[in-house]
Amino acid sequence: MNATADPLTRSVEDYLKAIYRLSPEGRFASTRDIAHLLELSAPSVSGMVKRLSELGLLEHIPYKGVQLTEPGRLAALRMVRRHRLIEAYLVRFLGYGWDTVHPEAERLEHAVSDTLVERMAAALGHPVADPHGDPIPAADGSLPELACSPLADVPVGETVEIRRVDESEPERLRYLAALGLVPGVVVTLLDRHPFGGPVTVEAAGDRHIIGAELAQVVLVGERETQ
Amino acid sequence: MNATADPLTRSVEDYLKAIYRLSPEGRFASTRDIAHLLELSAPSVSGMVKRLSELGLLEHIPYKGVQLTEPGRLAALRMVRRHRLIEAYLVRFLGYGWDTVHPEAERLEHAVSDTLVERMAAALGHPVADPHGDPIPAADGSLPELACSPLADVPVGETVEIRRVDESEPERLRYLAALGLVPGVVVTLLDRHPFGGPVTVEAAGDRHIIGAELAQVVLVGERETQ
DNA sequence: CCATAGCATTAGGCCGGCCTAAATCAGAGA
DNA sequence: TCTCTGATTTAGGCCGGCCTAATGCTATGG
Repeated sequence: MNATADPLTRSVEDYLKAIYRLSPEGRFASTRDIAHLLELSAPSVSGMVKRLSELGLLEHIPYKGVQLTEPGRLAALRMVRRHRLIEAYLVRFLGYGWDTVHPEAERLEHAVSDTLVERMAAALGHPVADPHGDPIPAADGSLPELACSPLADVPVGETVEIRRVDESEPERLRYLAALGLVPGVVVTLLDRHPFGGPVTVEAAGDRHIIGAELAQVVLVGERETQ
Repeated sequence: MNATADPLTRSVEDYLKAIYRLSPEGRFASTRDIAHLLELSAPSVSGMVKRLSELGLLEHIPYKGVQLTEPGRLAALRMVRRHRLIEAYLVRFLGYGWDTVHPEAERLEHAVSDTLVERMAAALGHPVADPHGDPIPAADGSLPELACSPLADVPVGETVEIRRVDESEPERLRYLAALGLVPGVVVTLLDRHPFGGPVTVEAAGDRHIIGAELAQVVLVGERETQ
């Protein structure tokens, strides 16, 4: 139970980020899932969890799981902010592609100062989303919510804007980029095949057939870019 | 004696950089000086030196000192390149001052990829010196030599160009910047007081009196900017 | 030529962060 | 209710990287 913060280690930062991802909205993250996400053994996670709960960064209910405390959540959001701003900066100013930027940001997020992060944010014009459309938490930890739903669920005939794309598969990102299906692009849903079949969309004059799985991870929202 | 390279740790990178600084031209760096520079205890250095010599990165003559091998020297120069390019980038594109940029670069140099470093270099137009005028080693480890001598030694009446300024004292950097005495600026030596006294210079129409100590760490060269 | 000062090294310990092996728990199904 | 399986935790160990205390070397100057 440590009220104030000595600087967190790289490892601790990674744990917090992982737990943040794995425990949305007051749910618990399991040791196993954390271990899997960080590619560590379960006992390593058990050990670190003990230390983090002593630091007051999370709450651990043995054999049940783990949940971030408010300080832990803020620390995690701080890392998410860094990561996404760094990604946005590298793509915009240093020629990175949205499919290759992740690992670089993963290392830099532990090394940059708050000052540098904020300068990058300023250089970018304080964006609210990274190149994949993932929302960037504000410096105070508030998270811009953007309403979106899977392309797979859009009714036939409707025109929507791509908002966000799952970033976990570089290969998939390359494919989507080749099709021009990136956040900000407006698409019209022309057709849907039954029983979880593919959808046909039109974007910038081109037609594309998108498999059901892919259409699940492309998130869209009301077209409202003015 | 490890022929090829697993990635070096942050600590190892810092040791190599320190030893590089402390052992110019085939001279030996002492345990004590390394410890002092890195703010570590002497036994810690002894221990690390043993490991680094087993890795083939340096040669250790007990009770005499330490010298980088060729692989060690290249690794050190790689870090120096990174550091100076990062400094140049942060000053040019992210609003850092030459007096504040050092600590940021000190952390980033361990985190950036070769790719990112080279992209920064390209964005800068492949500079040969950092904001303090320190030469940037090429990617192959070759170091651009730039001939320069202390402002203190310039004959009265001569006009020279500022090439390089010792970067170790932020306060001094701020003072020099306030006077406009930064690399690239052309100055004329108007007067020198005897017995190691101050010199008077003119730069951009202003006259400044520069103490002897300061005039030692401001390095100048032939004016040849065309 | 020897004493001593000062630097260097060895000895031994601590902490963060990881591991494997062994023990323990909880929940599902018989 | 009991058993078994899979997840979790505890036990114990290793390595990198640091420390202090104790020991050892070397070179200088008396």
